[in-house]
Amino acid sequence: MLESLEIPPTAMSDSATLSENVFRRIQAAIVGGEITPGSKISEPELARVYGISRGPLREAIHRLEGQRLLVRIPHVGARVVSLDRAELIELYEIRESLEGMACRLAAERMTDAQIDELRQVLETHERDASFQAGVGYYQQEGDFDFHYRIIQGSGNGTLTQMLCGDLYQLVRMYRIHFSATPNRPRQAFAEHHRILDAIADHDGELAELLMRRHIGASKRNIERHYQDAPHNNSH
Amino acid sequence: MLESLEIPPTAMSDSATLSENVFRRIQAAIVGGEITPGSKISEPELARVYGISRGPLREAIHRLEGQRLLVRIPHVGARVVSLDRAELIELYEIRESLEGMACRLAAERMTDAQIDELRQVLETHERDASFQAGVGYYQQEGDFDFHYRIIQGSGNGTLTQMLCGDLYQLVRMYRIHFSATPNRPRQAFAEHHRILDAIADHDGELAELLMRRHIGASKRNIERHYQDAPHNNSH
DNA sequence: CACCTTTAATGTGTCGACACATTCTCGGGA
DNA sequence: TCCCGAGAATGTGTCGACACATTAAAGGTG
Repeated sequence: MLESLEIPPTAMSDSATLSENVFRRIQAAIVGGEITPGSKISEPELARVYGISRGPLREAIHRLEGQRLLVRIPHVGARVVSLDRAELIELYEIRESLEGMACRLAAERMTDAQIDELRQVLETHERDASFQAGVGYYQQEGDFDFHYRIIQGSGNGTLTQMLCGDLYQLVRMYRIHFSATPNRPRQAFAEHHRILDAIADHDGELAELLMRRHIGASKRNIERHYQDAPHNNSH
Repeated sequence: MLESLEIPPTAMSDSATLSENVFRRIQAAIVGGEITPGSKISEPELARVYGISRGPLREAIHRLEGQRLLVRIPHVGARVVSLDRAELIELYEIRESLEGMACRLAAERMTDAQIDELRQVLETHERDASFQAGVGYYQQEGDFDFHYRIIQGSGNGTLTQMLCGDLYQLVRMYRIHFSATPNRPRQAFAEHHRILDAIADHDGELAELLMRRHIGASKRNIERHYQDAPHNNSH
């Protein structure tokens, strides 16, 4: 599936340690779908592909396991995660609770400058997506992601670490896999706008309610997706 | 601080891999306070103390970092976590949200048999603590912990993994550190009983509310503790 | 022909050693 | 005396190799 990408000699995200680099590259490969969910990971093969030893690769694998992108079994090996319907729903219920709380805190604490930036993020998305006519929205990463910004605006560092550091990539992975869901983006836009308004009014209670509904709607969208096309849980 | 515990040759928690063993032992040492919060971790020293190579030790350290019991800085090393007041409050706010949700789910889903077991846990605690006259409650671990059981009763595997797998030990560590707080245990008992009743009635809404209040009360207790004895954040 | 046993192949777990970065220590200068 | 820089010491990052467990393949048996 992969073959000798060795070192993209230019513009490789230099971060001092090999472990960190491989970690990011494998993470991107999983989230981007280049490695099939459920497929097994071979340490010697990956070490060869990325041109490094098994030591740092192992650390990267462990960090990926911590982010729930890999599932490891002792003496057997690691597989790329493949959430079934129930697990995905669980994940969204947790997001409902946690991001709802984050949104409340953000509404109470975000400065006007931060809110302006958040509005810009939303407008940028709107312009892009209007070009793409509704499909493929939502691929943004990090600072360009609406949810990401709100979480950071909560001011709760521990929460930010959990949502933006650990679970974020997993959520993003399934966002990308389900990106072909039609119609939903337009509705999501409207919901995002209402959330933004509530934050701008510093109305924490409303902001939390709207965020919970927003994620709940996404959850129902996932459920619909699964009952239309039955699950392909390879193993 | 530590010296040549080598191998407690009998009754050592055999779990196939060295990495797993060292992981648990260091975890217990941190949670139990045998290693001072904020102190630096030396890989060669720990490797010598536990009689293993740096390889598996390194994996254990990474897993501990994932559990937020260690904080690592590249090229510098790892330190035992030392939460300041603000971070502890953040942690309790997250617990409010997540365990509140878990408690609602548990009330909706737990079977009568599970509820009976939960009641037994509570009664066991009550008997023990009545002997100890209110101090040192709360040291129970795993299945013997009231909160732990409720989380598992939620039926949400992902949530259980997050709360019981990752954050649990961190919470337990500070429970133990603050175990000398007087009077609180008795109040906690009463709150636990009310939560149990709500679960027994399968009243999810009430159960969530009570759990949130319960954790909120613990949070205020922590705040009081900090303003009485100002923080000892070494480094 | 199917199933179990044995054997080979692959892969994970662990180790010891070396290169480089960081930190500590010591000596010189203002 | 205090600050700064050079060198030593410690520690982390990385590597290659070996032992053992697991898995796959081959062969024998009912």
